[in-house]
Amino acid sequence: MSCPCRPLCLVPKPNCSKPDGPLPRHRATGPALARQVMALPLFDGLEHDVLERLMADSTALACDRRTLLFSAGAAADCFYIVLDGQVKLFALTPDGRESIVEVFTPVSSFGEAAMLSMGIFPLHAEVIEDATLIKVGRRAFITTLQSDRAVAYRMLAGLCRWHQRLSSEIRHLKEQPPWQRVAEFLLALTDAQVGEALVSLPFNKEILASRVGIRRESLSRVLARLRDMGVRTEGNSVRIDDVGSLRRLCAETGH
Amino acid sequence: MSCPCRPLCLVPKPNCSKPDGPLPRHRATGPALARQVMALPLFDGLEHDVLERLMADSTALACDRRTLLFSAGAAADCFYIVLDGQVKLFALTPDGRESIVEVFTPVSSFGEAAMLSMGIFPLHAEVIEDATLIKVGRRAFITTLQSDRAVAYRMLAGLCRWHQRLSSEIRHLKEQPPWQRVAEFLLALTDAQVGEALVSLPFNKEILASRVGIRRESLSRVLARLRDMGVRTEGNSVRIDDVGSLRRLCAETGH
DNA sequence: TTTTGACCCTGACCAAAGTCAAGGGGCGCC
DNA sequence: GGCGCCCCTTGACTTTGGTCAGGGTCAAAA
Repeated sequence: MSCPCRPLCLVPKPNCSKPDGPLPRHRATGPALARQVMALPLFDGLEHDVLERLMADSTALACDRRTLLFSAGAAADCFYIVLDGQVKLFALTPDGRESIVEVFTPVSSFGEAAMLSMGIFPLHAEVIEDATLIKVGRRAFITTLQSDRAVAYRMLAGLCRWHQRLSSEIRHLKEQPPWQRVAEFLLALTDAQVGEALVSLPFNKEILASRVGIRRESLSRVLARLRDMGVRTEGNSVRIDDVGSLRRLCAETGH
Repeated sequence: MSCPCRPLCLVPKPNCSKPDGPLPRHRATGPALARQVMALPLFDGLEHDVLERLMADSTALACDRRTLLFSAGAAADCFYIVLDGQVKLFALTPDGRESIVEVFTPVSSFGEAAMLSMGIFPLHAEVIEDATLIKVGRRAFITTLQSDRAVAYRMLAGLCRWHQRLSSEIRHLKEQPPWQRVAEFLLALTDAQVGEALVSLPFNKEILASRVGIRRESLSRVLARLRDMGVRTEGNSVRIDDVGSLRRLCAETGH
């Protein structure tokens, strides 16, 4: 199983434990930068040095609110990584109002598709909350892709893996009740297939709740119910009495 | 807006209307094959002739239930596209039982990641319902990627677009009530930004319900409630009285 | 013609999640 | 210590979606 908190916990290692603490206002420097960027879908599974070459002509930006990053129609010679703050992508409707297509929060990227295919941004992008961004230049990115053929394959492979992760998350959201999603989240934190397991939550309950798509009050109740199934929660450490039987419960379709 | 029924309706054109009818038992031939394959994430946005080159040494397979496609550890010199039937990916637990990691249904693909990166399948694959598959050979695929550099970029771009689609669907599932998801689905069927719009559902209500993650009874109720908001459904044709105001209702966060 | 089955709607009921409000425990700080 | 703050839990209540059962419409088959 892969690390279940991947999109949020910023730690690229599969044996993820806890994040470094509450999200700081990031300064794009050194290893912290690398770890966050390596956690992006686009870079899933790439080595650190490959990453450095890909991002050779990239720059870190500190942007204030209301900064316009690009307009629709502009040449897409870069894409962006959001380390902190928020950026909105929007279109202008015929009658002049703007319709927000997407809002990007840390840590995510946008504009890759435009840069890689059309070469033109189809939407406008504006910073809506003071942001720290990485602007990834096209040149080094592309030349690296060309120079080392395996990089492109591995990047494709990484995106395919992510695609499956997301698809399966969608299925779970649609056909599993919340308590099963919570249970599976916990199970994904351990390698054990049978017997007892001790895991620690990679972040606080508020975030865990939003991760599985419920409110934190509901999460409390779910954890209370799971206690009857041998899942003892205490602070952010959890003991699962019998991993095997819990897995079996989750595998059952429907209710 | 992109065609909202993309994963299911098999019609690659953005101005999607209806599928060709209930899913037939597919025979992998001619244009039908092409359209289905072009609807896959991996091939999103590629032209037909590029596709043909990529799949030059591919073969269509008709597999019976229980056919083992590959075992964990085998060389991954191909990947598979499921046109019909079902295939399970599973691992064997230390104690000999099998744990199903994923089940693939039409139309989807699996094994790309293994083929493109490691070259080894990490799991076992077995047909669990008589299936029509395309086995996409590695050689032609890779040589095409190499010969035409733009293809690789466009494939990467396509996967990035899909990634965003899936991410946004996940967000919707987690933070939007069902009626908003239904409304947004309907809105995505029209290009209109304001005024009246007439759209036709690309498939029956059963599938539409599962598409937005609710039961068909709930969908009926949702559509009944939407009637008060100026959404008149009749058969599979829908009239939206005021697209603008409906969009505004959906844009409101929460409640 | 009747029958059958696919598809859809509706009502009654129930279980579950959201909401609102209150409160407990841990912890740092004055 | 006393205070406030954060995180979490609990209870009461509301809302909503799932479930089950009934029934309507339509078209193709008998």
